Amino acid sequence: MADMAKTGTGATGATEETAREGREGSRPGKTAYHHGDLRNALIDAATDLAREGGPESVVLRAAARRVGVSPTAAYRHFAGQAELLRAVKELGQEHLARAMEAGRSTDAPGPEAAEARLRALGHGYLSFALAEPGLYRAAFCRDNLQLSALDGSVTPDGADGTWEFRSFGILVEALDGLVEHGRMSAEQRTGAELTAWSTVHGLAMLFLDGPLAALSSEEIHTVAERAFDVLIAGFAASPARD
Amino acid sequence: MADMAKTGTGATGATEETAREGREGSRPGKTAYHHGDLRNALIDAATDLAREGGPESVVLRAAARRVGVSPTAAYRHFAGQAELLRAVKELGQEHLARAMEAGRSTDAPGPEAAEARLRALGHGYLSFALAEPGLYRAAFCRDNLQLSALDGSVTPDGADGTWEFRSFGILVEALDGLVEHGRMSAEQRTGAELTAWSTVHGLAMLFLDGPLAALSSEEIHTVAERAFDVLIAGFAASPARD
DNA sequence: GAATCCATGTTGACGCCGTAAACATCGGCG
DNA sequence: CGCCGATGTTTACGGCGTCAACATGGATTC
Repeated sequence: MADMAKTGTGATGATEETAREGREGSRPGKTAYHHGDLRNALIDAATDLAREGGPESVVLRAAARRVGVSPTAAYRHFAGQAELLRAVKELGQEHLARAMEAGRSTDAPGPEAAEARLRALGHGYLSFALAEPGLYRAAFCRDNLQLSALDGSVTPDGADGTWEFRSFGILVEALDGLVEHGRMSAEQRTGAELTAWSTVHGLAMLFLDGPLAALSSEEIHTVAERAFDVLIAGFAASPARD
Repeated sequence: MADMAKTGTGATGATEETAREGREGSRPGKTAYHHGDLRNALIDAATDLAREGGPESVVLRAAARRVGVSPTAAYRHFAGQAELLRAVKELGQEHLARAMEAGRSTDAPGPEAAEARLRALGHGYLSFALAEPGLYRAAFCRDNLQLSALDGSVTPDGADGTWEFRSFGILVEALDGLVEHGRMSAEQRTGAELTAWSTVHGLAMLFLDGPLAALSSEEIHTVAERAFDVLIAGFAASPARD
């Protein structure tokens, strides 16, 4: 019953300053059509919803309410709720990628630095997952978007084998760096991004819903450090003996 | 619109023979109250829903419909949809545990066997995730059950630090086996279950929603084998040098 | 054996959700 | 200047979770 009590009064929100890059210019002077930039306003509102309650809280009507617009107005900009959620998902992925990049010191030569970069990526990843659990979950929620609803401009996930998510590419670079600096053999390199990715993703899940929920942020990073140790030691080891 | 077209006519289903252990006896001769064993019938129906469409398809009304009972009848046995979903989740966890146990040859001495057991666990885990994606996802979905709704009999997840899930315990045993047989140092053992768990969990996620969705079952197990190589090599390596 | 009672199940209602169809409005373009 | 299409609103429908009030029938009690 007392599940979601409509948040009440103020339907005028949408002043969230969520630092989104302004695609589709529309200078502030122009009021454009009716709202100006409803699509992005809805995405922002929906993103906040995700931040507050994860992907299942990304409710089309609620987003419209926050923007102060009728529910069906959203249909002029999205095919439906699934597409709105997908937009949130992509935004979340972008935030994640930035969090990962934030931690690593881009340059610095030598194998030690290459290894440190990989670790920094992992910590950045986990920091984001812990700081923005709702958005993180949204970033990895299954998207129910029908293929028919995808216009040509959208890449339907791993259709070409790669991932649309930039974070994955960042990881790939770091692993290539390990190989360059002799910290990993070429044989071990195959599929290594999957192993590495799985580790941080799995850790994040265990922290968010699993048995580690009670751990403090520091403890979590300590545990993660241990996992990275295993991972990097495993990468450095000679290929399997069978 | 064409989302779920009610499955139509037959509301008499519930003949699913899903091999659940019969808690609460009630011999077949007794017709018991009205239905006989509505609670378990609902769980079975809900579990089938999960199998077909994942946790978000576990819809209370749909489960009731399948059992041929009015929607609100469920409230005599569950506090609400969240509790029904939780029951499905636990059942899914049990299936997962069984799938893990199925693969490993319980006995067989020696370090090689211990390592093989760990690998078998991983493959069993992934096999289940691939064979029953919906149920697997349900088994790990976030449960929104309010703490107030938990009666004393239910263990509220990692409240005591351990997990309610048997599968986790199975993994712990296997890792202890590695240590016994000298395949892993005691230092490395700390937190190893998290690393191992994360790996398979992360892999499963990548296979289910991620960039690996297109891979065949065989390819997946090959990739997993590689990940296990890294993991086991990492476990065997001496502790981190910093 | 009959009266009672509580566990079990039903009916009806409410507000929320996603979504479609029909209608309204306003800016830009001929 | 008048049209038109892009944008937003109103209305409506069915599904969902859930509550309150009611019905029923097996078990319990005298």
